[in-house]
Formats: sequence, structure tokens, C-alpha cells
Amino acid sequence: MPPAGPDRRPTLADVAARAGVSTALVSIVMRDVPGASVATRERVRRAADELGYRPDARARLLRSSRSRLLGVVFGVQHAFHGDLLAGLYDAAEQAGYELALSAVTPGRGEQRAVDSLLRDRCEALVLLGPSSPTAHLSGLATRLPVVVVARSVRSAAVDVVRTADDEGMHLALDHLVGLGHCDVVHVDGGRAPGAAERRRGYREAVRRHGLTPRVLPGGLTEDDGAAAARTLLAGPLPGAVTVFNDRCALGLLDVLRRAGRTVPGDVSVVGYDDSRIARLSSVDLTSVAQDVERLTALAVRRALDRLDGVPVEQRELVVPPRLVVRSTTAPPRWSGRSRGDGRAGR
Amino acid sequence: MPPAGPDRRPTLADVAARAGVSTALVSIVMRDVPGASVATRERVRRAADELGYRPDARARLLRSSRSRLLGVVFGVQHAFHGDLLAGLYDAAEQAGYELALSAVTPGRGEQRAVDSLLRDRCEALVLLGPSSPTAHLSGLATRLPVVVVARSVRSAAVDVVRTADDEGMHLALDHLVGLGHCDVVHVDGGRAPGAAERRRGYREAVRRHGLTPRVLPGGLTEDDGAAAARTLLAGPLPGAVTVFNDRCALGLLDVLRRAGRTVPGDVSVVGYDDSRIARLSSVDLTSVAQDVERLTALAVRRALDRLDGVPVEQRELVVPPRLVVRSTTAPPRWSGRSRGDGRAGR
DNA sequence: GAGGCGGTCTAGAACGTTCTAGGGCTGGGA
DNA sequence: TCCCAGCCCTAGAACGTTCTAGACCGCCTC
Repeated sequence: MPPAGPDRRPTLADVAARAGVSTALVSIVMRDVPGASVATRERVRRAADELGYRPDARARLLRSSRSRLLGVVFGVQHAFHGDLLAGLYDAAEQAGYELALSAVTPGRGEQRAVDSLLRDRCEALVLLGPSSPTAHLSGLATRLPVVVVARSVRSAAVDVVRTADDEGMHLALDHLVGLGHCDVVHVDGGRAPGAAERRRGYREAVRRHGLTPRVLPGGLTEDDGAAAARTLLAGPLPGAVTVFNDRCALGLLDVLRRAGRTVPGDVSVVGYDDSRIARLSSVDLTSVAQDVERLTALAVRRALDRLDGVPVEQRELVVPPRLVVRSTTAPPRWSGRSRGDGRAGR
Repeated sequence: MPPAGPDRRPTLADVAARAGVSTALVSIVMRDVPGASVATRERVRRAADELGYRPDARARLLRSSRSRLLGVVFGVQHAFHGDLLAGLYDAAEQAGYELALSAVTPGRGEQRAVDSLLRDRCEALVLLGPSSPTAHLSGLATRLPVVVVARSVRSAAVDVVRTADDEGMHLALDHLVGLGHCDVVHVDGGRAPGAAERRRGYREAVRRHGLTPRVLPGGLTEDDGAAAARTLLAGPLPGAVTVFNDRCALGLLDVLRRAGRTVPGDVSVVGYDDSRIARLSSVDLTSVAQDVERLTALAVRRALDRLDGVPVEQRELVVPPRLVVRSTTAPPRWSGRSRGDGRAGR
């Protein structure tokens, strides 16, 4: 269907020649800005269609000082980043911006991902759970607005949009304590983004309820959870466990169940992220949900505010999480409240 | 550290002025091509560093006819696409190409993902498991080389790089039959890319072994697998099950085990993709592995061959899979061969 | 001493857009 | 009649690179 030569892409000039007008006018028509009569618009449009003309993003951006391009660095491994990407696309589109994606892979570090976006003349950068040192991020932020999502960064130069992870742990503990639990262990995320906040939130919440905290080393994969479960099985089982994220919780669940323990019968388990896996009917994991839509909308908004020089009041935007109660939490066996359906709050 | 004004990015001209040379010479130095003395190189490099100069990819690509840019469309939902991306980055880098990423999300269809890449002046397109109709892909391929990965397309215009899915199912069945199984059910992937080939491969292999095929509707998520498991539990259990992919297998495993059936004791299960989940020690799923490195290397190679006008002999490149035997497969209980360790081949 | 040659370097024209100035019209008011 | 405003349209200069031609210099060769 597309016509003729695979030799050269048609340009504005080709369309102009065919329609018998100037390139400037074609540009006007293609951008849908005022300055052309209806009749000409029609004619130009037809010529463009016949030639299969597509505007050249490079040339366009080269000319106009604003690139209306938002760079996003994401990790290819993290399912959660996929969700964030979807939200970012939506938010960027509403603001009239395009996204330029750059992935971090096992063979391609954050530095390289960022470099490629800088070459692309992005106006601002959105980094999903970056692992670069703070100093490096600060340096980057002197060049262009940098918004970090899902990790907290102690630097006055970069903006942060994140979930109130401590609050999420409070929700989890309120829920568990409300069910009657009084020994809740936390399986940690180590150095992963958000892990420190969640650990801190757990400690606070446990103390607030007058209980004693116990933190077990974990990580962000199922294997880390499985290892933690084995540690747990070595001693007397706690009544409940909060886990750094859903993946880790999954590994933990699996090992516990294979060891003959029932969930939530013997142990209650709370995950984090409310990932697709958690929502599956076969898993049905109680989990702390991050508000993806809000996180992404705020991240884009903040980047644009910085670009427009809008004064911002707080560098860090914290979005409240939400507890999604499913079937891995229930009153403890010994509590005499075992008729509870596991979905009741306090 | 980066100097002075956040007002304007330094350009070639700025560096040239500071180093006291022409822009052309700076260009030569930055590109590391012959045509400048060591002394000047040194001087220009220093000037560039001092200014924090970064080349502008847009302008660069605008000028040079070849963009050395490969467009990749991927689905934000699919973990497997993440693996492929990592491989594509490696392959592209070795060939001196850059990748331009465009994601398909719930709110952003394939068409839009492709359009944005076309505007970016990519030289060729790599589509990961696209769902567009064949006719549409053919149309696209008249504009620029199109390589489809992990889906087979009946169009003379587009190249395909995929795993020999039928062969994968043969491997799975040879393994199971070798263990002594004679009733193997397949849980299907429906309309998902690759599902048809795997189903066909299953049917062929079963017939070849003189057994009778039985295909159960499934899908690509854990929930689909869970549903299939419930169907299975309604009747007499087969000795073994092959499943469309690992995620689906996971859901199936979960439901079977919760119903008190043991794997591989009561049923053997084989997944597909050898995903990270399958490899986890707690899951340890026997699975058919796709050769990601080879798939991606071939995809890039093929795209470049088309660009260079190298004549290609076969439009479809089929990569053999590999069976990774883990602990979800073992001889059937009734077979009298129960002392087999489940890892033995035929 | 003329000519040629390799090594450095530069001027200026691309590349495909958008933007700034302005040039013709047409029509309406003084 | 003249002027001005408004519409539609165009010429030509950007944007930041790369590429093509060629200039200049010193040295070697004949």
C-alpha cells in the first residue's frame, strides 16, 4: 500500500512539492496549528498521505528548543517497573510529552542508561529505583531536573516521589495486631530501594504496639524468601511475618507450605507491592499496595514543574499506601479468635 | 562540578571556541576518527570536559543518513521480554547500533508504539511477540526491515526469529515417556504467541510415542494454570502435564499441591521458558528453555543483513530449545521404576 | 627549484524541521 | 481614494551535527 521507493523517506519538501505549497505551510498543517485555510489543509493532508509522509522526530526536536521528551531509566528485571512505565506513559501523554526509555540490564549499567538519554536531549529524567550513589545523582541533577521514583535520596538537588513505606508497615502491623498477633517477624530487603524505610516502619510500629521487633535478612527474590523461611523453621514459628516484597513473600510461602505449615493457619504472611502475582487467586497474598497511578502522575508533574520553574514546596512527595487484605492473614491459632475470617480489620 | 549555566547545553561550537579550533575538528576528535594531531586531540578533549559537553544524538543522526538505530517494541507485562531486551542491547552494541525502546502497555497499543519508533527514524524494527494482524505487519515491512521475535508470522515480507517450539514439546515428551509416563496432558496457551506451535508439537510427539493427546484450555497467567488444575482434579489425574509456560505451570502446581497432590509424586509437570521463577530453588520446575542469547543475536543480525542488502536464504530462523530437567518430573508412581531420580533421561 | 604528497586543519553546505519576518491579497472604515 | 487590519502564505534563517572540498605547511623526490 505505501507507495513506491524504499529508497528515501519522504520529507516536508516532498509533500510541499506535491501539494504545490511551501514547506513552512506543510509544517503548519502537520502540527495542526492555525495559519492555513481549510482547503489547503485538506490538499496538504492528502499529499502527505499519498506519499506516506511521517515527520522526523529528530529534525523536529533539533529545531525546537524544547524537546518535550522525558527520559526514563528502568530495570528490565523488575515487574513493578513495568507497571510504573505504563503509568508514566499515560501521565506523559496527558502533559503532551513523549517518553524516551533506557533500560538497565545485567550488561548495561545505570550510568550508560543515563548517558544515552542525555544524548537524546531529554528535558528531564525519571529514574525508577536507581542504585547509583547519591553524589552521582546530585551531579546529574545540576544538568537537568531529576526525579527519583521508589527510592529515597538524601540530596537537595533531586526530587523524590515514593510510597510512605513506613506507613505501609504500620498498616500491616495494625492489621496483624488487630487480628490478635503479638509476635511478628520482618523479613528484610537488604540494600534494595525502600528496604530501609520498610524496616524502620516495621520497628516503629512494633514498638508502638509494645512488641519486640525481630528482623531477618532477606532480599528481593523468591530465593531470599525461601532462605528466610528455612531460618524461621529452625526455631519456634512466629505468628506472623511481614516481608519486604511479594516475590520474597512467595518464596517464603512456598517453603513454609512444603514444610507442612499452613498459611494463614500456622503463620500469617503480609507481602509488599500488591504485584500481579499477589493478586492471583491461587496466591491471594495480603499485601501493601503502592499507588502506581499517583506515583507516576506526581513524578511527571514534578518534572514538568521543575522545567517550568514552578516553585515547589517539598522536595519529597510521599504517597500513602493501601493495605489489601487477602487470604494469607488470619487470627493466630492460639488466640481463641480463630473463627475470624482473616479479612476482618481491627 | 559541571560548570556554570544551566541555561544552555554546550555545543560543538562552544568547545571549538574554547579550544581555538573549528567545529569540524572538534567533531573529528569527538568521533575518534583520523584527522587530528595528538596535541590538538588532547586540547579539544580538555575543553569538552571542562564545558561538560555531550554530543546531541538528534543532530548527529539528522546529519548522517544512517541512524544506526534499532527500534524495539516490547510488552511491559512480559518478564521474558525483559530477558530479550538485555540480549538485544548486547547484540546491538556489538554491531555498533543503539536501541530505541517503545513499550506496549494496557493504555498504549502496538500501533502507537511502532509509530513513535518510525518518527525516531529507526533503520529497522524488532517486535517482541507482537499481536498485530499479519496484514498490518506486512504493510509495515514495506517501509523498513521488520524482524518478529517469538511469534511466527505467515508473511513473506517480515523476518521471524523464534524457538522451535514444536521441538521443545518433543523434548518434553521424550523426557516424560523416557521416565515411563504414558498419559501426558497438555495445558494450552490459547491465542498467545507460540501456543499454536507448542500445541502442535505436543500432538505430534504424543502420536509419535503411540499415545493419545489430550489438550486442556489454559492461558499465560498463573490463574489460567490454576483453573486448568481444577479441571484436572475433577477427573482421574494424568501421570504428567506439559504446560504452555512457566507462569501457567506455577498456578497449576500451586492448586495441585494445595489439593494434597504431590509433584512429582502424583503428577510430573513440565513448564516452558525456563524463566527466573522456574529456576528458583523453591520452585525448581523442569522447563523448556529458550536460547535468549541466540534469539536476540540472530534478530539483530538479521535486521542488519536486511539493511545491508545481504541476500538471506531463509525468512524464518528457528532456534532449538533445550530441556532443563529439575525436580518436578519423575517416573510415574505405578511404573515400578520409582527408584529413578527424576533426572534420568531415556 | 618545481612538483607531489601526507598530515592538519577549516569553510561551508548539507540533514529535515520550526520559527521569524514579512509579502500579497481582500475588505472595511475614514 | 487611501490606509489599515486580518488572513493566507512564503522566503530564509536557525538548530547542532557530519561531510565534502580544499587550503596550508613542510618534506621528499626528481
